[in-house]
Amino acid sequence: MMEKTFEAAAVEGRIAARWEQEGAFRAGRADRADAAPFCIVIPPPNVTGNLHMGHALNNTLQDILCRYWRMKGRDVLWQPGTDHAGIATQMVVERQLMERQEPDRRAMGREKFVERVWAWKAESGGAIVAQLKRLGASCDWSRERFTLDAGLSRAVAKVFVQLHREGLIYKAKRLVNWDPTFQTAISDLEVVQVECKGTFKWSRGDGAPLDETALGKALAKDPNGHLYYFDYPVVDGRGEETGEVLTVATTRPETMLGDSAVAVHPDDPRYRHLIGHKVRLPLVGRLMAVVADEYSDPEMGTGAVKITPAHDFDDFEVGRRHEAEGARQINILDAEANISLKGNLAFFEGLEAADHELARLLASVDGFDRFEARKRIIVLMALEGRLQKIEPHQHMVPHGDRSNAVIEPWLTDQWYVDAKTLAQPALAAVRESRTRFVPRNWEKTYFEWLENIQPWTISRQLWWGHQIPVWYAPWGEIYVEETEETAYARALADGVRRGALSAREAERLSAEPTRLAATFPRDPDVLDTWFSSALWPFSTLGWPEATKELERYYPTSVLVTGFDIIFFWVARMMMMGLHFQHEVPFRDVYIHALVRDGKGAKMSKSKGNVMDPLDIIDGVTLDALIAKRIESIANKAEAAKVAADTRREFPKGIPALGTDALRFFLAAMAAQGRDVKLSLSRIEGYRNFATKVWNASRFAEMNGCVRVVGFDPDAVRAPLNRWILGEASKAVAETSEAIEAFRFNDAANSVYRFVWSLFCDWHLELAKPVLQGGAEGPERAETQATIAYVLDVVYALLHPFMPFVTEELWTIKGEDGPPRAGVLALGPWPRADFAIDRAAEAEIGWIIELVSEIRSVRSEVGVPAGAQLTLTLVQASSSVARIVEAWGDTIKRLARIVRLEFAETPPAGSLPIVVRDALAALPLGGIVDIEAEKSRLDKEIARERQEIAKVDAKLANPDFVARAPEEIIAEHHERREASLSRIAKMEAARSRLDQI
RNA sequence: GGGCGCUUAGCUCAGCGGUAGAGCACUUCCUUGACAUGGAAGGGGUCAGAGGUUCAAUCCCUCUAGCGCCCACCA
Repeated sequence: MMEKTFEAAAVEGRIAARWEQEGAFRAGRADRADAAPFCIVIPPPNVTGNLHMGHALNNTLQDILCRYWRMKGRDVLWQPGTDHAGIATQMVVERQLMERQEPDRRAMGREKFVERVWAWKAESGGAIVAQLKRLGASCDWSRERFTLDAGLSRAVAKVFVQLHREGLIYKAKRLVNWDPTFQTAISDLEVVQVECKGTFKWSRGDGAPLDETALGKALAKDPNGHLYYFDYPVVDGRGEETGEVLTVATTRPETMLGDSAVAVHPDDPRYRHLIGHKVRLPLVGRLMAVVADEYSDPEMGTGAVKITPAHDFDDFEVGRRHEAEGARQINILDAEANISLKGNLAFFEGLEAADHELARLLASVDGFDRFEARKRIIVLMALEGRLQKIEPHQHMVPHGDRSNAVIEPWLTDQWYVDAKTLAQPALAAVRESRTRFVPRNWEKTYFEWLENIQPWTISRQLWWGHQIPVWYAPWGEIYVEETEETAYARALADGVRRGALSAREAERLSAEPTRLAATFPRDPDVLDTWFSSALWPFSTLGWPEATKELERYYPTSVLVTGFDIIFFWVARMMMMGLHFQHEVPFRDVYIHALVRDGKGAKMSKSKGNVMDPLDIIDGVTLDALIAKRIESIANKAEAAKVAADTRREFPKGIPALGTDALRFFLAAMAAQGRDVKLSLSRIEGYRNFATKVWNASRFAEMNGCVRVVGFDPDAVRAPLNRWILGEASKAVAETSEAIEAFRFNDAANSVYRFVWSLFCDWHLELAKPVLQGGAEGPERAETQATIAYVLDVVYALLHPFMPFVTEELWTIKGEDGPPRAGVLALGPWPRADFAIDRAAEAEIGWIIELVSEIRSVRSEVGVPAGAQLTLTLVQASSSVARIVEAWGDTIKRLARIVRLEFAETPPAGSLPIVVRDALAALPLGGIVDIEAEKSRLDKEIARERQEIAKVDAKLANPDFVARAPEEIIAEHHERREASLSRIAKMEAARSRLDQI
């Protein structure tokens, strides 16, 4: 005897173990050797990661696809794995060192630190994988990969070396986005623009001196968001100030130390006379040219812009154009400090005014953080009388996406990928639809980015990651090799050939690893995490080995991911896949949206509105939920607010709703192009759906609905059974089609409707008299067998969405009837090819309408639920009579009728029931409120009349009749006739009521 | 400044050229032998606004308003 409800918590683990034991998710199963492959590579979550709603959505959708195709008989490989996530992971471990008050990574040294990270990974890096398993993700877990695995690392090295030899990877000294917190370069994509606007105001014209304390406070609050106007004095040919000043505006006063020119627009009448003249840089004293450059926008600031090539991307370009006029890169940054002159004036080398006074001034900004230096420069400028005014100014300030620190453009040596060259095949592949985006409109975003792509900065000044395979020799040569051994060998041989080393020296060196390493130091940088991710579709399949997996599963079938990583990941996989495999990495890219909180806000820890998928699955108490949410909120007032909001939103915490309900919710809400807003009530609704399926199965069990050997759905006779098999067929077709087109919500809804609204609400209800009416017979046996069969269809159809409850039910049902082996997860997918029996459809449809109509009349007119009613069929046609005879018991039971009669005229005082062409009557005389019935009829009649008016208006339109397709016109006529006949019947009844 | 998307029932969202749908919430009724995590019935929508195309527009086009996201180097 089955339990009354499905207990997800008790079952999920057991079911997962069965799949595992069965090897159900293994790719390349022997029984599928001849099957077509279907492959998805998982977007590898960070090893540091914790399952969030985005993962839940992403993996549910992938799992639906994998389970569907697996049931359809394909050889499915869902390739799992995790990403080493350079910055994120290094951060976690560094923080851990700090918390435990252990020496920091610098003190620890590179080797020990990296060891430490590996230890951390071994200990707690697998959490995310366990969490994915909880979701039911049917990955081939035996093939799990990690981006820093030996194999994948080899792939990375090989790719680096080859691209370098092809000139597609190079080292260059350029401005990069420097993250001062992590002390590393980052790529353009890791920079986010944040709008800043300050409030501080000051003007020299007011006469008040600059209040240093107020300035300090304002800057502490809003370090950015101000525009500062500086006066740069114009000098004549002899270096004498002419008395004229050129005013420049800047948001970054501290960079003025690195100014090397001022640019004005060539056509700007205000400044044309100054072009070619010089100005003196205050504080520093350096003379700089006023250059003409169209970059300068007369509308912006003062129209004259200071040029600081080493600290601004635009200025860098301007500097290049005007190098001859003295615009050069003057680096004021130091890698160790954010801004630091470190007491040496090396960078002023050759400058005109490096006198003692200057040294004193500069010493006052030396070694300070950028924002402190900024303040000091402002004050110095004010003291010199060169600060004209300060205004609040709204502008975008670049921040590191992980550190949230203000990014500093900084001139350094870094490694770059020539993305522009690699982008061309990636663009062509999508233009030619060799890879298609779903929804299609993301292609535009993809094109836009790739068409304007910049060189990709791939070196990171971190320790956790793939170290760049480049070795430097004392003679200036570099050796780019896949392994240390080959690099040293080549370096030594080359050294000998060049005469830099004697053969004997080379031999001695090669025997001493320490000296070797010291002589040919390896590039200390590691590669951007996304560099290895870009290889994921083929590195996980064994490349650079020519494995059979690579042969079989590449290109993969589809990639499922969020729009936020189209640039980071999708585009780069396209580039690398095409370059190294000469074939796209995936045929389709399905892009899904974001999961938001109930109000539509983006979930974030700092907002305290995140929802842990496992809390929905397993349930969580209010207190635990609050504790989790306020954990990372430092501000007490804010934490209290989050707690109060949470208490209001989830007064009782969250009940355990199970994985299946969460998954079904995510699928049902995954309409293309729209974000998913979390709705607990909706998830509860789907938990109820699982219960419904459970209870339908329980009903089957209680009514002897056991699977029958050799049950042939095509041989079924009873209209009721033929009807539901036809409907099942339609549902299977709809669901399959929707899944294959990535319309997950349509697929989910189609299953939902079939199971609940058709099978449970009608088929099982209509079958009750047969099952429970007492008479054994072929019809009962057939109905029992059909129900058992349809339930199997239901389990299969629903399995991709709700794998646990369906696998459990399938197993339970396997205990009776013909034995079956294996697991539901391996299929088969149900048939969708039963003939639709129109006659059965009409018959069942009529019964459904009749019962609904009777119920409706009863309810609206207020017939007491227990009233014993007779239904009279008026002038019944022979076919109506036959159907009514056949379904008498059912009608009685479902519509609560005690007697069925036939008559030529409706009994006095009866209420009409109009079903298609048939008229029935409920003789209610005394029991009913006549006035209520009159108004019900009036309402019905009015509704029909309105309908007719609409149809008539169309039919009266000659253009409509002339131009609309015939079947549309015919349909309108039919509708009109049907309405007229209903009106006639109801009006007749209405007039009879009037006589009472 | 470019690009993309959204605006449909109280809420959250489907639909998308030919009779407006779902879940939740709401109202009324029902503890009948699958299921109260249930059943039955019902109320509720000028499909943001204005034009246009069409025999026909919630759906296609244009504009307007509001909201959101992405990209962009503007002092």
